[in-house]
Amino acid sequence: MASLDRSLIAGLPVFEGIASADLDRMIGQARSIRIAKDQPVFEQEQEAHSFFLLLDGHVRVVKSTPDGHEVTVRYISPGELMGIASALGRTTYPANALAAVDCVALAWPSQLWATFAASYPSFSANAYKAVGIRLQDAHARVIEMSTEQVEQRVAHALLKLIKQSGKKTEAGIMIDFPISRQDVAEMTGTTLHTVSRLLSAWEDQGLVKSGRQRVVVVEPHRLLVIAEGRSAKG
Amino acid sequence: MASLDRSLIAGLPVFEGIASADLDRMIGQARSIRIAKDQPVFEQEQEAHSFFLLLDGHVRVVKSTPDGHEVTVRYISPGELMGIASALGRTTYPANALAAVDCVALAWPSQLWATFAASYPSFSANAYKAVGIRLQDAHARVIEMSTEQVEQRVAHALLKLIKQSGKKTEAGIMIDFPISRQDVAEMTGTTLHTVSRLLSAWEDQGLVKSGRQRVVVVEPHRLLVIAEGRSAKG
DNA sequence: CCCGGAATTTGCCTCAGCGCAAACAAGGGA
DNA sequence: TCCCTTGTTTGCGCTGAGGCAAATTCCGGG
Repeated sequence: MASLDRSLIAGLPVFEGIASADLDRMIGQARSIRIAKDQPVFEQEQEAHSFFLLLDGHVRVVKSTPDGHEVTVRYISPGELMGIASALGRTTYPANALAAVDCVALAWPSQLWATFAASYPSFSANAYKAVGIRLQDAHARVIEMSTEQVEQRVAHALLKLIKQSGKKTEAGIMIDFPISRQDVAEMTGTTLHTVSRLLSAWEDQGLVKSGRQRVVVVEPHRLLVIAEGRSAKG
Repeated sequence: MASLDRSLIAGLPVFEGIASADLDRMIGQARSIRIAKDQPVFEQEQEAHSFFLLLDGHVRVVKSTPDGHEVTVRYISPGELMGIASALGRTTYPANALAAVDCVALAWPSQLWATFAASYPSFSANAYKAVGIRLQDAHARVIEMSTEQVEQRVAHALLKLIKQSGKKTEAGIMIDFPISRQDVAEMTGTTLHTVSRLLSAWEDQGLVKSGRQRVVVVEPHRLLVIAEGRSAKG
């Protein structure tokens, strides 16, 4: 591993509380990989040979249903673990992971998970805390899907995206990777048509600016009003 | 603790791999409680003072939204842990838990969670495996909500319920606790009206038999056909 | 600079399922 | 036993949002 990466990695939440020497040992057992845009990091139902730490880029995690629907589970940002099937007691990956842009990651063989968990309790604790957060996110999403209308869900999705991967520009906050109407639809359980209609309407009202695989939120606050269901048409 | 309970408890998945002496130590630190029907076991946003192991009965876990909607997260059956906020890195309970019938449970003070996790690695591993399963369940539910129609979701919900808490009777498999149309609606993100209409229709077709707070599935197989979206009406 | 495929926009139609409201059981307690 | 509360059924109208299809725009490659 290049020492360049070393300093970046040490500060990550996943490694909080881990001794420097231990961290070096862990990193020493990783292999650095790059994944080209649109290429899979791992695939649903495949044997979970490795788990990963995303260093750079953005990864989209998608579940496919037998009848051909695709549901985006979440986007992974730099610093997050992914493919930790072992932590969930699985031997295969539960979803597809696709690089939304060119990515760099560290990969460890899955059998090291148990070793790490046993040798570095902080790591294990941090990882399980992350799983706990994902569980809460998933529940929040179930609640959204159960109680909110499409307009609110799409607004929430955009807010989550800019919070997680927003980049300030002169026009507003831009989602930092290519994202299509279809992608947003798969995050919110609707269709690209409906997303397109919503974005068009919002663009007319000056809430967002969007284009081909690109969304810029101009007025996050007004979008939040819609997300909370407090919009005019309430 | 009565030794009656002891033998029942020892066989539970949560305690798999734990030495008998350790188990006794753990049980020794628990306090046995009973919760009357419709009484809370714990409440959303409350300080998480304890975590629990349900010994007998059924508990409904519900999240309330600010705007007054209620979403049932899951039902807990005997042998399952509940209120394990600590495992998710929380200090308050994320939801309300209500006894669906009179219940018996063991309760441990939350601060013992860390102790148990440190002293009994198997317990910790089992507990986190359970969290992993819940995460997968939650994802499955998001996918259901995103891709299936109400009819399919309700069918799935009934199948899950009889699988988890079904009791064979001469008429079919009965859900082993009182459950209203409203409850089913809160599990599936619909309204009691729609659930009522569906159950009526299914009753006409001989698929189920239902009454006040009671559902008996007569033909699980045909219900599965509906759940999978392979029913006549496509 | 031009072309072809992919992404997006929109119009139009349809319908699943919700909201409202009223009538109707079915237990449990006095 | 009767009453009253709580749960259930059902009719009717409405609409959010999906399906289909066609037009349009955009970008990358040759």
